[in-house]
Order: sequence, then structure tokens, then C-alpha cells
Amino acid sequence: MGRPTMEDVARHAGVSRALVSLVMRGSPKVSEQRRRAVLRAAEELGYSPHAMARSLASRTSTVLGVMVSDLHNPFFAEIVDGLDEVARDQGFDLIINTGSRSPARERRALGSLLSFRPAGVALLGTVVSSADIAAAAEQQPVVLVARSTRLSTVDTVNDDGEAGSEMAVDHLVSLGHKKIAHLDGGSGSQAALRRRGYDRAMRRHGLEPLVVRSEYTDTAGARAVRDLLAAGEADLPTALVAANDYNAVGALAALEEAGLRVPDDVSLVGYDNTSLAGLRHLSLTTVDQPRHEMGRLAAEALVQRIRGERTDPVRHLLHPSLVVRATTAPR
Amino acid sequence: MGRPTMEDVARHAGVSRALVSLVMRGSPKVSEQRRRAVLRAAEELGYSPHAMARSLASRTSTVLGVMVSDLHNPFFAEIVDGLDEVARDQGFDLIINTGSRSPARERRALGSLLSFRPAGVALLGTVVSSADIAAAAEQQPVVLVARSTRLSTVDTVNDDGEAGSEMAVDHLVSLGHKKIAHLDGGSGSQAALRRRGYDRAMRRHGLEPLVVRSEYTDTAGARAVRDLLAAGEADLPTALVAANDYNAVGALAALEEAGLRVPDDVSLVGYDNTSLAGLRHLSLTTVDQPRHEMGRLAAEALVQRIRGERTDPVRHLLHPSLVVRATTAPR
DNA sequence: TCTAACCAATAGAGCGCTCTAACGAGAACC
DNA sequence: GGTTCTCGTTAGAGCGCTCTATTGGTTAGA
Repeated sequence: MGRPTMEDVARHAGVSRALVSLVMRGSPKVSEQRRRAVLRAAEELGYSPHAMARSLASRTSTVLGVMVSDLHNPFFAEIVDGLDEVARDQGFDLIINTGSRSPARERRALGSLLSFRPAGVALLGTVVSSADIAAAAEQQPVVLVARSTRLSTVDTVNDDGEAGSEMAVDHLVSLGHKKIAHLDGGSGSQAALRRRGYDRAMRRHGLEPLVVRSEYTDTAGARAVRDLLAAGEADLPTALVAANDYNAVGALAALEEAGLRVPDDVSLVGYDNTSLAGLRHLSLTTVDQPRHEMGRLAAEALVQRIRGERTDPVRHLLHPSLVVRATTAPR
Repeated sequence: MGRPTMEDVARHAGVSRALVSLVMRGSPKVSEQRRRAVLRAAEELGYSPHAMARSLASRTSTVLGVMVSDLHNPFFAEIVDGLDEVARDQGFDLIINTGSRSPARERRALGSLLSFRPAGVALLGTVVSSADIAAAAEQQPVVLVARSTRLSTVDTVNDDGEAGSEMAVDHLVSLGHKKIAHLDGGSGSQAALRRRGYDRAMRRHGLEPLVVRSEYTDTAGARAVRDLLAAGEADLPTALVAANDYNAVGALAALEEAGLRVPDDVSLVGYDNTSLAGLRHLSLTTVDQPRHEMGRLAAEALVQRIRGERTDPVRHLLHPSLVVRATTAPR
């Protein structure tokens, strides 16, 4: 028999379909008596409104589409938390999609998100092409998190990766380190910014930058350290600024493998403050991004645009903060 | 002007709306000439079908609803990967929702998922009440992952937690350990099973079980170990079977804190083989659940029911496997 | 008493699509 | 030449809702 529809409820309650619609939407222009009758009928039939039909008829959507580049990275989970909080608060539902870090596949995933005609779209650390983003932004508000853009039609929420790296360097310098290397994040999102921050801080302190090509994974971090060790045995860095936490964990392993103790022989700083870094066994000094806040801001940016309260793009640049744990020590 | 509709495309191509519909669905009963004309028109107008309208009209859904209890746990990410793979393959889209581990909130989240009238629903490690699940299962197929149930209307996909624990114990016994304690997962999902497997294996080997109450977190693991150390200094276990990987990481930290080396003084086994365990710095011996496969099976179970190929419930019980790394050694 | 003003309630069109039934045109059959 | 088939195409109803306009009934205002 399928699920009951509004029509069924109306018949059961002896009223019109329109009246049921009003009750379901909590309209004040319904008499108490009828309202109760309708609610009882709905209850008895086990009725609940059909979100798609509603959205089709009202030409509005209560859905925010979220595309996450990589569900495996707990970094995004907290951003989603923040998004979720605001969305729920403002009466929106989240539908999440995953992109798998390939532009082609993310393009498809974005298409399927858009086919639901969401009220707004949040892209978390995705790698879809700028053109695809621009096209999407013509249909509904789009906010980019952990990714920057030149597009003037989309909002962005990022942490100040440059400042974050600078903080890491400043911390190490204040501990007396002079030879500080950076394991960079290659082509990963925000990697260039972090590298630039590192560079700038080093020069500011009158120190020579040393960037080792790496990536956002632990294996890459380990490899980078081994390269470093193989290259210049004589004059090794006494401190490392890693691309992110995963990278730092790999570096840590490779250092210990080589008989170097952290932080006694080498100090190490990560980036992101993922749950990983907080594990007591690792206790990684790292740079924290206010992820929850970033999620909140992203949702708010969307809601503002959806409500038509703003048309100018907004560029949130959040302040990272240093979390000092056990992998850094005085020279 | 809003997005173009099928009507617009039809007018632009000089055909009927129905013909456009046929083309969009890839029907073979359309002449090559018209097909091209329609596709060109669609392209020119930037048309793409409206998933909700389609689903409303066809009275079918191509959406699988997924509720994840906790996005922070990377354990679920791989299950989603498996789900995603099969879903994409079979022409379904995933919409993901998060539950936040509170029955009340998960109930709401489930409701909002269902309001999209998905073709099927997968619940990953959720804590919604059995009654809510039963109600949902009346509307469309439901599959439970990492959670068991007595309901005969839903499918389940689980690993054999009992067997997994037994494997851990067997491994330790084969290394010569006799005093093996279990840090249990409290009321967490599947914890009872793992505890039972531990118990059984110990008795099978003629050894005395020793269960320490704990939970699925690293802080709980650390606390459990400290309790253990405080209690029986004289006669400490030489090996530990932890509730899961997170718990094991906490235990590891507490052990090292107390000056005990792993695996030289104490051997340690985790559970889940999360990415955590694989980190070279931890290199945790652990029990692997075939998560990707679990996701695949869950999706397949849904698809089978959706297609009406099966009505009897299916109970997948997957074989875990032991991954030996560096935290276990001969006594 | 009549009209204006309100109120709860409803009829009916329409959102963007699918689907059934029917259409016309040509081919195939006897 | 008429019938039947086939095939590409279309009209039109309808999916479950919302929304605009309208109804009839009551109350207030003059």
C-alpha cells in the first residue's frame, strides 16, 4: 500500500489536503481543533512528509550539500560537526558525499549532489576544477573550506597556513634551534601557504630555509627524513616542521629507526592537531586549526547567501594556534 | 531565470518533453538524429535532470541513506568506501548523515534520512532503538553494520568478534604467554562478543581469564593499565588483549610511562586495524576486520532487497584476521 | 442593514519529471 | 488494397506536495 500521503491524512481527518499541509508546516492559521484532528490522523496512519515532494512544490530546498574530499581524514569530521550544528539550528539537512581526491570522480560526485538541488554547497578540501566550482556557484551558494580560490562568486574558510607555519618556526627558534627543515606537502591543499610561512619566518630570523619535498602521508614523511639523513650526515637539522600530522608521524618513525630520539636529538612539529597528535603515545607538538569553528563559519556563509543577506564574497582566514606537547624541546 | 527544465530543452530541440525524458534515461527507442538534437540542446542550456522530480515521478529512488554513528572514527570511512563502490556501480547515490551516538539525536537524523524516501538504509554502528529500526524497516530495506539485532526484517553485516578475540589469544599463547588480560570495551558495540571470545579461548587453553573493565578510548585504555599496575604488582600479565586500537594506544602509553617496554616486557594486541595501528611509529599487532568488504556486502544486501531478489534476512559474519606487527613478542 | 474586514478552510494549478496509452507513418504480409 | 506490425514520437495524467486565489462564515464599523 505504500506510505500514506497527505491526501490520506486529509481524508482520515475529514479535512482538505491544504489544511494538512498547513498543519505540517506549523502554520498559525489553523484552529486548535482541526490541528489536533490532523495530528491525530497523521499519527494513526504513521504519516511523515515527503521531503522531495515538498521541496519540488515549494521550489525551495532545506538541504545543504557537503562534499568531503576524504572521509578517512578525521580533520574533516570536525568540520562536518561544525557545519552540522549550524545547519540543524537553521533548519537545514546535510547530505554528504565523498569525492575520493580525483578531479574526475569529484566532478561526478558534485554533479550528483547538485542533482538534488541543494540550497547551498560546501566543498571540504576538494580538488574539483575551478571551472566546475564556478559553474556550480551559478546555481546556488558555494563555500570552499581548506581551499582557496580566485573566484569572486564563492566564499572561503581557511586557516592562515602561513601564520601557522610561522608559529611553528618561532616556537622552535625560541627553543634555540637554528637548523630547521620543512617537510612540505607537495601539491596538497594549503601546502604552498605553509611552505611560504616557513620560508618567511626563517628569513625573518636570519636562518637558512631547507625544504624537503614530501606529501601529506606518513610514508612520505618517513621517506623525506631518510632522504635527509642520507644526504647530509654531518650537518643534520635539529628540528623539523612537518607538512601535517600524518607526515610528522612518519617522520617520527624514521627518526627513531635511525636511532635519533625525539625530542632529545630532534624536535618535531606537525600540523592540524588531529586526534592522532593528541594520542598520549605520540604527544605531538602541532598547529591547531579551529576546525569546528571553520565548519560553523562555512555553514553561516551559506545560510547568509541563501537568505539573500549578502552577495559579496567573504574570505574567512582563521588564526591557527600552537599546541605544545612532547615532541619539541630546547636545543 | 532558474535552471532550465526538461520543457526548456524540449522546446529548444523542437521535440516533446517525453522524448527528452527518454534521451535522458538512455532509452534505445530514440532515433540517433533526435538523440543528438536533444543532447545538444541540453548541453547548450546547461541542463541536468532534477533528481527529486525524477524520483517523485517514477516512484522510485536511486538513493541509499547511510547513517554513520561517528564520522571521527576512521573505521567507518572504509565501510563507506565499500558501500560507495557498490552503490555507484549499481546506479545508486549515497546520502550520508551523522548520528552523534545519542539515541534521541540519531532518531531525528534517521527521520530526516527517511524523509528523502531512500531506496534503502544502512546504519553503521548506530545506537538507535530497536523499535525505530523496526519501524524504518517497514518502509524500505535496512542493513545494520557493526551491530547485531534480533529483528528478522533487517540484514546485518558484522565481523566475528568472538573469533577475532580468540585469534588474538591464540597468537599470544603460541608466543608462550600464560597470563593474558583483556581490557574490555564496556557497553560499546560488539564489546560483549570480543569479551566472550577472549574468555572462551583462555579456558580452551586452560588459562585463567582476567578482564579489566575499560572502554573504546585511549584514555580508558591508559586508565585500565594503571589500575592493573596498581592492583597486582607482583603478578602482572605478560600480555594484553585490548578492546580496540584506540584503547590499545592508551594502554601502550601507560605501559611505557610505567617503564615497561612493549613488546619486551608486555605484549599488546589491538582490534580493528585502523590506520592508527598501521602507523610505523605504533606498529600495533591487531585484529583486522575486512571493512571494505563489509561495506560492499551491506550495499549488496540492500540492492538485493530493493530489486526484490531476496526477502529472507541475511546475516553476514565475516572472518577477522590477525595482523602481526611489532607489539607482540615471545615471552 | 449593508459593507468591509477578517478568519479558517479549500479548490485547483503547478513544481519537474515519468509512464501509459495512443498516435501516425512506414514496412510486411496475404 | 486492406490488415497487421513495428517503431519513433507525443499527449496527458499524475507523483506528493505548496501556494495563490477564493470561498463562505463571522464580526466589526458606519
